[in-house]
Amino acid sequence: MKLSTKGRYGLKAILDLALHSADGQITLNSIAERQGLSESYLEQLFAALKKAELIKSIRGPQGGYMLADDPENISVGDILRALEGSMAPTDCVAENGHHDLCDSSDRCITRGVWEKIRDGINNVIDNISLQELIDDYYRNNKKRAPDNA
Amino acid sequence: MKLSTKGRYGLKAILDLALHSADGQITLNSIAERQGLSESYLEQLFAALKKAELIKSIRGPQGGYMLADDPENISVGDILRALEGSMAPTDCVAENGHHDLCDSSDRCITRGVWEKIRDGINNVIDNISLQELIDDYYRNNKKRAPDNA
DNA sequence: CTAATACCAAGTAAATTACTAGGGATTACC
DNA sequence: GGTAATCCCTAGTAATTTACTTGGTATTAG
Repeated sequence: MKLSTKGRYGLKAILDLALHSADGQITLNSIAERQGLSESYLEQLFAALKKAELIKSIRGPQGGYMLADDPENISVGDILRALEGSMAPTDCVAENGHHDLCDSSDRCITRGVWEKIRDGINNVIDNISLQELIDDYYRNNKKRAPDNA
Repeated sequence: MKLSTKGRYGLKAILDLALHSADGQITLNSIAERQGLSESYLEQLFAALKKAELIKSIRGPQGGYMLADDPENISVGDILRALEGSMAPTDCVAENGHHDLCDSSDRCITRGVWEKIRDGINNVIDNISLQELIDDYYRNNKKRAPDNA
């Protein structure tokens, strides 16, 4: 029941993007360097974020990524689901369609538990916006200038 | 972010135990057959449940397992944590000790999110008792007799 | 034209999962 | 006291998943 590096790295990376993209697009390479992550691995994560329309990109020299919307309109839930697929604890209660019959064709006896866990998780992550993480960041790093963060 | 078969099979199995052990101990073999699970794999899961003192066992012929306490005193959280280790979404916020420095020695910027997810999950699973699952079961299976469940 | 960037697909090593195998220990029953 | 049913324990292993890397192509500013 652990998050994969997709969710962990991806949230860190998009937060880094949010903290640095006020003045326009920023490159994957700069995010990778600041966060100590592999650039080519981040490419895959950003492809998923872009597919979910959470970020936009500009190609060519001076190109880069930026948020597709204001940070208060992007939730941690949007981000994690884009990266992890679904945050449901079992496939049989995943939001995305194909949860073929849970068990031997009859309703799974523990299904209600998985649904409650899924809803509990979604309730948490859908109520944290990227803006809140930005605010938290500045609250915890008062002494550093934004461009140095 | 998916539960492993330990958690899924284990919860099913202990619920099966709870539903059938009113009259004393029942064998792993009978649980495995009813639930369509491997008996030898269940052995490992029951070893974990026993270590967590959620179940008791009697050895020898006519032996078997039974709950260590009344089902209203056993929570789904107790069961899942016994089986999965911790339900925290990352090691760095797991309840069990050793979460060595989250990141490059300074506080991880996304840690607050993982803590909230962890607390959200625990809040759900610690507030569902095995008794509630038993009640749910009978509510959904009114037509079947308890001994046939 | 060149170089910097995003974009894409496929391959791969390591780790984890989900078991199985092969026993041993205990004890009711005859 | 022998037998067989049961719990108990350790280690092995095949399959799957993860966490990347590799080796490109496409786009575009300068």
